[in-house]
Amino acid sequence: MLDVKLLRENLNLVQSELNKKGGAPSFDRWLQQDTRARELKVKIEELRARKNKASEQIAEKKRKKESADSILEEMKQVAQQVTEMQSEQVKVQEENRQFLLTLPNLPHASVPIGKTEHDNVEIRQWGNRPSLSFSPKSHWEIGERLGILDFERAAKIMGARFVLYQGLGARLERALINFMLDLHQSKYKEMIPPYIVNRESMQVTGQLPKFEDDLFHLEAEDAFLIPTAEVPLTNIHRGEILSEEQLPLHYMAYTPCFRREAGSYGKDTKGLIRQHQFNKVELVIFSLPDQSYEWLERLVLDAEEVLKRLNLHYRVVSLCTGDLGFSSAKTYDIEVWLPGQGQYREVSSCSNFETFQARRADIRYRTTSGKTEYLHTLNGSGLAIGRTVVAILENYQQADGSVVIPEVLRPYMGGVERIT
RNA sequence: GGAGAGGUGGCCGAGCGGCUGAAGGCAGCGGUUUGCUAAACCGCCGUAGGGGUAACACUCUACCCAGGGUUCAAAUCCCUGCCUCUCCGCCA
Repeated sequence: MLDVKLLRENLNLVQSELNKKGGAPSFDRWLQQDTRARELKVKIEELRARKNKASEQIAEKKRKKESADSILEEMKQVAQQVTEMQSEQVKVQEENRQFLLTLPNLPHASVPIGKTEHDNVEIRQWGNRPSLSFSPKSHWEIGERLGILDFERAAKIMGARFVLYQGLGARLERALINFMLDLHQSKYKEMIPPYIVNRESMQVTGQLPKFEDDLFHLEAEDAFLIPTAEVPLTNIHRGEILSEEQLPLHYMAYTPCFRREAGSYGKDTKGLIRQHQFNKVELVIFSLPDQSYEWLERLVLDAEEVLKRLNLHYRVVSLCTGDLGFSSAKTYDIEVWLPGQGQYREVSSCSNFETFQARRADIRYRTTSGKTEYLHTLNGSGLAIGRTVVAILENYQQADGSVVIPEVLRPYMGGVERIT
């Protein structure tokens, strides 16, 4: 949620920033309603002050056993007025809140201006593409041939965009989860949160109210399967006031993630790239405002470290204004090289949300001088597991069709060096 | 799933429909006393929003789990939801 004061005092700035991100709505109605809401507030408070005074007088008279009928009569009318004004106030406030919830975050000054992913800016690269003496196969060909990925049977069990990991495939997935959690262990506190969350939690991180179609919904409970661990992790401190000394807080969690992928029919229909259910290790940071951009840089490095240890070539890009997510002020994507596809694919997305989520969640901290301020939230994948499996299969494939296991993973796979 | 109890300030814990933003205690802060510590004593001690001020002071409004309702007036009465606890049943 954006700062209402900023909207009131510098609407032009907000509009031009939103235009960078892809368009600003009309604020006419909101401005009108916001003014009305404030008028009503003042009037209601005045009437209430009168009511409270009168109440004391009535109590006084009753104690003295005097008649209070005249005041009582007047107060009945005042009470009536207050009730009417309040019902209008509630309506107006709710409408304004709903409008504010649909506004995306503003981009940070350092974010490159652009419209689509083609305008994203590469920040750096690491490592080299593997030199293969044969024409590389896609991970689904490799996986099916080795009997470690079974898309057909997963489709029988549930449908398209699901996979059944088998044998060493399942073991590789589990090895990666443990490897990543162990790698981040010294900096991030490990959590196992609920994988099902309520509406309020989804609203905080920005999935609701605008993107309900992307979520799996449980009708009976009016709850949702999490699309990322960001949701439960960020909501840990919802409604809390932390102390300045507690910050920053670093959390991580491995969770499955569930996404409807509505609107991406026909995209990446084959393989592990775009699944309805996938595994991910997520990193979340709660930071003091003036330190959050330093933490964003470190967060990206923490995610990159995974790929370095796996010796996988990747690049880091800074998303342009048009490609930024709804809640994000700045995002770096880490894209790993996939020989089988001949392209880079995102395995991690690291974002600073500044106060956007903290406002929705009402997460604040008390400064040493006693003031309460909104803190900044950040998160990043560290990493998406399924896509990392893709990268390993495609980068470590051999001419004979086998796949070599990266050295750092072998202890996690009972010493297995190669899948044949 | 069935039966019952309860949710009050950082914590414990009182609370009659009006004099309760809320007794009392603990913790915390300031001070007196003190060789130091401890103890004792005195004072202060919730949050948010508005007005006001150079800044204080001061003042108004809201908040006793959340949302509705009754009433001139609700922490207190009624309804719904959420959460916690106890007992029974079921169960990984």
